[in-house]
Amino acid sequence: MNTSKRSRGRRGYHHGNLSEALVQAALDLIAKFGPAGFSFAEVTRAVGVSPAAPYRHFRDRDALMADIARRGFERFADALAAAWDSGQPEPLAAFKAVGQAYLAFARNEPAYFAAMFEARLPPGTSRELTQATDRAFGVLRQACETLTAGLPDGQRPPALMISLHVWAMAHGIASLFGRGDSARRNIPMTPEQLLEANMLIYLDGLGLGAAPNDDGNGDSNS
Amino acid sequence: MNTSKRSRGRRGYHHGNLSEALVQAALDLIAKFGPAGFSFAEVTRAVGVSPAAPYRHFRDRDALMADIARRGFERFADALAAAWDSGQPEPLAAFKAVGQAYLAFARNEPAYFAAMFEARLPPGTSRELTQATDRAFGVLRQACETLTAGLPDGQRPPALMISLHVWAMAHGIASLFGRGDSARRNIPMTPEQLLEANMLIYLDGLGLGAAPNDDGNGDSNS
DNA sequence: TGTACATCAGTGAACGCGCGTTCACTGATGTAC
DNA sequence: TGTACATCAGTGAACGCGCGTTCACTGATGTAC
Repeated sequence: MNTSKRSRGRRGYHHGNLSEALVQAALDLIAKFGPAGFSFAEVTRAVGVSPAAPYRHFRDRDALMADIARRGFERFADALAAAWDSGQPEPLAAFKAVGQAYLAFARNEPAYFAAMFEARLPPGTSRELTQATDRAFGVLRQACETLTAGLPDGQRPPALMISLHVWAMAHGIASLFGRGDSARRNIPMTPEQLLEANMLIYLDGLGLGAAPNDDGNGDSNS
Repeated sequence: MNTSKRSRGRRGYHHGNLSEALVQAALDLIAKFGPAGFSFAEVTRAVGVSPAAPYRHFRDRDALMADIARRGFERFADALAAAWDSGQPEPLAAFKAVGQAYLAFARNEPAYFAAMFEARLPPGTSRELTQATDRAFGVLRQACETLTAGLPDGQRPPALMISLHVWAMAHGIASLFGRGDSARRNIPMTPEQLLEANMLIYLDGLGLGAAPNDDGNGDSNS
């Protein structure tokens, strides 16, 4: 705060951690104006360096965008994995926690979320991005695998399909209802409640009935 | 095709149907480059009018965008209503048709879909837009209402919640897997199959069991 | 049927602006000896 | 411990460009009489 303008003097000629600072500034702008709403030039101004400086760290604007998406998926994968926690203490509860982690990420990291899903990065943008995406999906898939392991062979749908369903449900709710003020309609439930109920009904359909009187979905809060 | 350059002579000084032409040109650009990837100037070039011409029809770029989103939701509502067809000939089949119509719209009208859901238009942009959105959702909700009418009172969740779930499932699948080449992973099912299965499992969970041997989901295609 | 006139819809030139990117440069840092 | 030098990371001025928007204008259309 005391080193306002240009913040020279903080470190002099060399910034020291410029690429990190550029990413943070870009995230701020994306959070405010969406993935299309940040410019390379604006980012340099926010950080207080010359407009040519970023080119030492990123080939161009798109490379910065892709790196942000990659970082987003890394964090996302970490968050989902932490929620799953190898299915501890109990697979069903852990599974629900994964869903809630999905929503929490969309809400708390809107800039990453937008960079990951709304930046329209061409499919094969970078190997690192693809790998990070796969890792995040892998957590979901592993959770579905574990959760359905107990079902009798005859009526156990492929875990791949189930994980795609779960991804779609969580993503749909996060996209439509889960961000700050986007599409805030008159809905008498939180996104979290909505997803919880959606998952319960879906799992019921799979034959993973979750003892409906287990959770307070009765009249305890009416 | 014969009136290339500027297409003057087609109608001379007055275009006759400019606002329509502007919308179409914008849709083409949105389909190619996303909602952020079209400029007012580029649209006028595509249509062959001066850069000042659009201002007779749209207050500014955002007004054009909002009008496109509104048109999109009108068509969307029409498509869903046509698929539902008042639940004829049979509610469950009609309901599935609504889901398929959702995917078909996302695939066949990617520009409208993007304008509707990815343009980041501020919530209260226009009353017409809000009304069109509500009409589309109303179709979904009515379908859910009809479909669940037969459930015993005790185990019938609110139709509002169910319609939100259905919207989220369809929207999640459409967003993640349903557009041309976006996020095309190695998935051994079409979005349509994925949604069909998702709906069946979900409806099963609701107690609307759909006689699983009704449709060819067994080994007939293995 | 013909003329005068109001209104409408598009013109084209101009504006100021912010953008991405390049270039030769230079200050700071780290390393060899 | 001190000096020479290579490398690294940021400078700042400049470029050409496309953008959104404005303005006074003018050609075409429709209507009153």
